Amino acid sequence: MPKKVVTLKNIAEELGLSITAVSKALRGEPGIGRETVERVKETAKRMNYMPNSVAKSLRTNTTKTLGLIVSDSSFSFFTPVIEGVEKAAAEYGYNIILCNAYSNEEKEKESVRILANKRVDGLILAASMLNGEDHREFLDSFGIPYVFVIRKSESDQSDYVVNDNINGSFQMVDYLIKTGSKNIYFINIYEKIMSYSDRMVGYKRALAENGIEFDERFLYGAKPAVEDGYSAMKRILASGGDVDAVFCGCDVIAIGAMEAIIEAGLKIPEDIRVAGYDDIEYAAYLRVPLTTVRQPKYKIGRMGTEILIDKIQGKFEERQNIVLRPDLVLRHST
Amino acid sequence: MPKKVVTLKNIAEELGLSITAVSKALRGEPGIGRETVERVKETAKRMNYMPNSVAKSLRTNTTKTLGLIVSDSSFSFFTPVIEGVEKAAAEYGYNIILCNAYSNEEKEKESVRILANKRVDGLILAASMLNGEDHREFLDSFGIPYVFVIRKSESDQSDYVVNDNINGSFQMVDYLIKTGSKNIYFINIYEKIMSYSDRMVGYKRALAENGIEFDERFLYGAKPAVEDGYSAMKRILASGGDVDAVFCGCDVIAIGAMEAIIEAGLKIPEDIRVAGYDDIEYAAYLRVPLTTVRQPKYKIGRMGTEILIDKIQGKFEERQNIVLRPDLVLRHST
DNA sequence: GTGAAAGCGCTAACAA
DNA sequence: TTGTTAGCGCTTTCAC
Repeated sequence: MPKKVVTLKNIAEELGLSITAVSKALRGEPGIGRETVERVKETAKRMNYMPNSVAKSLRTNTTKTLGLIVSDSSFSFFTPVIEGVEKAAAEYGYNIILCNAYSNEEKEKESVRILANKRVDGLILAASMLNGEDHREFLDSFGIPYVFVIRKSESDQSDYVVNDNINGSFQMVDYLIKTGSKNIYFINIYEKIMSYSDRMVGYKRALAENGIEFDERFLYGAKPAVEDGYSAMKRILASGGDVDAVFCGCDVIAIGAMEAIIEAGLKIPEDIRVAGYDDIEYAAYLRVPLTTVRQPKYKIGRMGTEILIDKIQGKFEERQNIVLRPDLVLRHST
Repeated sequence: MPKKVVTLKNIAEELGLSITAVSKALRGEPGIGRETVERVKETAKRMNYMPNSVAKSLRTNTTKTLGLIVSDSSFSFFTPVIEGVEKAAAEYGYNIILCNAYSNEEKEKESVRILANKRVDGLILAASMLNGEDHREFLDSFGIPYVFVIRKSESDQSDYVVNDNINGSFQMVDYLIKTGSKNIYFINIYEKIMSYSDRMVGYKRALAENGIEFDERFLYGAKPAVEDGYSAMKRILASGGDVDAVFCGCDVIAIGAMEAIIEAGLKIPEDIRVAGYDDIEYAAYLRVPLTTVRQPKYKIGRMGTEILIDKIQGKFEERQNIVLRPDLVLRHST
């Protein structure tokens, strides 16, 4: 496809003007005659001129591009987050480069480096693994503003937008207790991430406030995958304990748990109530419509992006630590 | 964040070398002394040098960036496609800029323009609306190679990777008939897109080959949304016809259809069998595990990207029109 | 083995 | 109102 690409120079020559004049005319800068502007615009159109953003970026030192690093883009949970980011970015005239870090710290660091090399104007880290205090120096070393979404940094020294995991978890467990459950098992996500330990805090708090003693034997761990939820639930069932309800650290785990329960010939919610966290897209249409805690995923992506863009444009300097309240979504599984 | 960014020049000065020498050393070009290379690399590291891809792009006229335009990134169907594209791109050293076109032709065109301005090396159009013969000129006018995925262009003049919609549809309907259904309703996607009309072709062909007469009254239309599937199914039930099975143009429609059937107090598959198309992520865990036609979404994204990169790198010139065979996935809903 | 110079396409001071 | 000049950071001849 050997296309002759038109530049400002070509237009300038065609019109017997200077490159500067053409540039200014095209960008609507003041100081160029009305008529000239007309002629330039017309000629540009006729010649099928496409501004070269790369050259502009080099000159202005801004790319109008944001980097979005997602811990695992195959995880459908992120779809609305990405959507929110893309939408907000587009509205402000930015594009996003999407990178998948596969929940791998090294891969994520590499993505940051690549995006920094590409001179993105800012970075959105979705469920980042680089959330430790010790990652701050690494992230800051690029001199690029960044914001955490979904999963916050350990310190409040960085900007972030997340949902209130303690509160979400508390709401759910409190609801389960108030509606009659006592032996509430908890299959939490098995990772050393604050989001998940926070959910544990909420769980324990709800127990405490309702005068129910915490029992460590009710605790199980799983990775955020259907099979893992399935096998954890199998273990619970095999343990022979008297289980009223199972609160799952995420909807994906809940899906697996429901499978195991149904397979065992038990009924949801009559025999065992099941609850999740996240409210993924088809949570309402699962085996049994799932009661869950809704994270405002789209909004989190959106707000994070807006904050980042404000930062880039120097709108404000203060740290933005935003914690959105999640909603309880009651469906048939409880 | 006022960071002093290190350039080749800084390194050159630090070492008393020329910019050229440093550039060559860093890129491992021949013609620079072993020892010098060492020194340069070491200094670059020490000074925390980050190559400026923008400058490089301007000079070399390549950005190592691909544009991915998705007709609707909120539609979780695309998640695996995006994943496949991102993965393949990353493996070949490319990044992707993701744009959402909201199934809107004008928005999609605007995305193409923006991406062309950003000088992406190639374009991946996922379920594009610009697939008509009349869009060819527009797309070609940018001089950027592109490939269609999921939905092909009307002509074979463009590269594409899709699944065989006729065959997929045929397989499903043939299976439904062979396993006892006769009155097979079809809720197809209501859009003038070849993918969907192809599914109709498969439906009719299966009927014909099995000696069943085609009945127009069995045909319903819906948009790819749960509510639309739901209301279409309601209409079917209200029609009073004797329905053995419902083949849905996509899984999302099938979800809605299942809701309507269950709500009517009927059993799936005992009273009505339900089948979908796509095999979205949680199809196995829906109300009733869904029998469907699996499009190789990840693979389509991957192959499309590989073809595009080959094109960019001048590996081959021949048109690549790839039609992958979809698989029947039998689950409980039939 | 190394360096000087040109230039990718654009914007931004500063002149005219 | 328009043009001249410089330069963003890099790669690429071509000369030494």
